[in-house]
Amino acid sequence: MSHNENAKLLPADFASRVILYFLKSMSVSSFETLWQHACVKEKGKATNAERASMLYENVIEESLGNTPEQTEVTADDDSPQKNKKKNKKRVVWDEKMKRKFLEAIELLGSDQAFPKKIVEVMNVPGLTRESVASHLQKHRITMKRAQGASFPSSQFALNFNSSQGNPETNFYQLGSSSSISVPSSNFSPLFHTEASTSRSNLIHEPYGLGVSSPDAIAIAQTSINLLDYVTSLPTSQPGSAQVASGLVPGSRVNQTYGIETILPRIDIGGSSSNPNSTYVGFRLAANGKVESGQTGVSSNDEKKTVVVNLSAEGAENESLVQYPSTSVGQVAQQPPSLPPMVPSIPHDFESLGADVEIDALMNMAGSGGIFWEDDFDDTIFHNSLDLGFVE
DNA sequence: AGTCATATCT
DNA sequence: TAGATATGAC
Repeated sequence: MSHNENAKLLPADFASRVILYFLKSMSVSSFETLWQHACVKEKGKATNAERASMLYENVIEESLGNTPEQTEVTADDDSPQKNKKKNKKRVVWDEKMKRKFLEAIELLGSDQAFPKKIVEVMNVPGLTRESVASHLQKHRITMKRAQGASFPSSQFALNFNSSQGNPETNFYQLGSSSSISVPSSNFSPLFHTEASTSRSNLIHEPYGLGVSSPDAIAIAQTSINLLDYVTSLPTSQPGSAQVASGLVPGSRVNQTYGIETILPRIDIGGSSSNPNSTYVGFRLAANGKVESGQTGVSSNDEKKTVVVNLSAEGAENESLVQYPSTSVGQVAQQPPSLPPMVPSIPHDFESLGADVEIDALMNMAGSGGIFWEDDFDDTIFHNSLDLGFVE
């Protein structure tokens, strides 16, 4: 995946090494192609090479062939300091400001805490009603989430508990970037989330075994069923920064608002420290929606995140879970080691088409929790049909 | 003026 | 890259 839409700037052996190429940012149709790729049936279909070629042509044409209307936006050096008079600075809500804000709300009462009044009570020079309104919006969202979190009422928690055993051990604690604590219990290997060490304020958060970019590329090159590959990975990787995880909700402490909920991500590839890597994946958002997206998209591109219109019934109330904080055994950090590529995995998924995999996804997320919107489902299905991936 | 969705910034 | 903040529509 690259920002570069000019084929001449790509490496000379590009065509011989790359099977799937996506232009950043990723279009919906490209995403659908990628999804199809993951849903390829291994049996009775085109060979890997044929399939790869098919996908390659499909995507490369779209990505390289048509140059989307060139962004002619940027040329605008029109006297930058002319109308700078009002020069509204971005408000930084530091601890002091937050405290004043919270005090104002407390004083006014939550039923009377409107932006205008809050501004008056806070008595901060230059603070605008708009800024307070924006902060109030965020505050309300945060409060709502914290309040909705109650263990173990959520569908996710129930599903997780029943399948994974003792909830007390079913999360990870990240003390610092040098160590990750993992429970010894088994986790569902259906999806693996990507480990991240960038959040220092974590209490516990579900972590998982990510598929690195090289692996993602390798997967594309061999046309291995992505789901098969992922399910073949070991469920834990002591010694690397990656540990296995299923769909495990967790939470962390936010300095201002207390506990906030973290839901797992289903990532494929990617590392912010590796400029050549990218991330394509799914994220189970706190609102219950499943989003797909990618990293590293420049601000001028069509948009950073492709949101797949999945939804969850009762997501507002059901998707938030709070787990008690518990420490579990530690695993020493060692140099990361990539999981082995498994060229052929005997697995039930070989008999599955896209529809069934979607069912599997639904089951993982909690019975009846997540479903595809019909139009997206249809789109995938028909595209898959056209390409001969499903019957 | 308040709220909301979303754009934009960090 | 996800969180913080700004913006504009209703």
